[in-house]
Amino acid sequence: MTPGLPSGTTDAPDTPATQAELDRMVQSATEAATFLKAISHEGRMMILCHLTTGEKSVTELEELLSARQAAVSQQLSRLRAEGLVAPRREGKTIYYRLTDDRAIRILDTVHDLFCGKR
Amino acid sequence: MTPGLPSGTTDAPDTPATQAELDRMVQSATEAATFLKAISHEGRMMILCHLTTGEKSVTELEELLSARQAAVSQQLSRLRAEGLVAPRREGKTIYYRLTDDRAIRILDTVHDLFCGKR
DNA sequence: ATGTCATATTCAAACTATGTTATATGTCGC
DNA sequence: GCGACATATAACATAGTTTGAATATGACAT
Repeated sequence: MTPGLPSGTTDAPDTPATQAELDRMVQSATEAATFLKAISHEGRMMILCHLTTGEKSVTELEELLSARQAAVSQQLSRLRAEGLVAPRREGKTIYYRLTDDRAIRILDTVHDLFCGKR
Repeated sequence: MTPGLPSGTTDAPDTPATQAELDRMVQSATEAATFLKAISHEGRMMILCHLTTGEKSVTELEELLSARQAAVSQQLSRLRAEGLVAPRREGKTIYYRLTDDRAIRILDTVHDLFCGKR
């Protein structure tokens, strides 16, 4: 077992890590992980992808994903909660759009990595 | 309007989706989601981040994460299973390194998004 | 062989996420 | 108001993930 945190940690080749830096890192890692979790789901990923080409109504998404109403609605609700999408009402139907630039950036990278391959 | 997207079937505003395309999309989304899930965890994210600056032994990682041996080892085992890292034995100690370019790319983007902010 | 260090694995408990069904809300037209 | 439609939420069961404790393995020195 590691005896607490011996300040005498003789650092290795490239371990610039001061405790303060490590703390900030944990912070960022937690944030990033939470964020990525929101995206790491087949259905939500598909929704986000479809939204990159413009607003879609819930019904449209249901069809695009071949998923049930409640499921899609819940997925949207999660994405909304994380601030990744926002709704706009127009009569009975509700249109969703992407609202987070970070999501767009990641999606872009992901698209590059998993959809352009070959 | 209709934000640029290649193929244009002559139907609705932006529903380029043929069934075949949707199928490929589900495929990619599933792959990508699986991949991202492996990364979407505070501990694993930290490990990957630390590895971007070079190989680290398990013990080093334990210290860097202030986490227990078994926990770190399990996180590594998950990352190994997904092919994101690989071990190299040197006597009693085992050094891990990043092995997946896609992971590196995503990490890079994530770093940009969550660690550069001010 | 034995002891010890570094790491991995197993297993069960605790927790988290998901889909489903049923029900609720909000909007429209009559 | 009522009925129909679009969407949201609740409640639940199921499935999957994470953790801790204990135990196992592998390498090295004696």
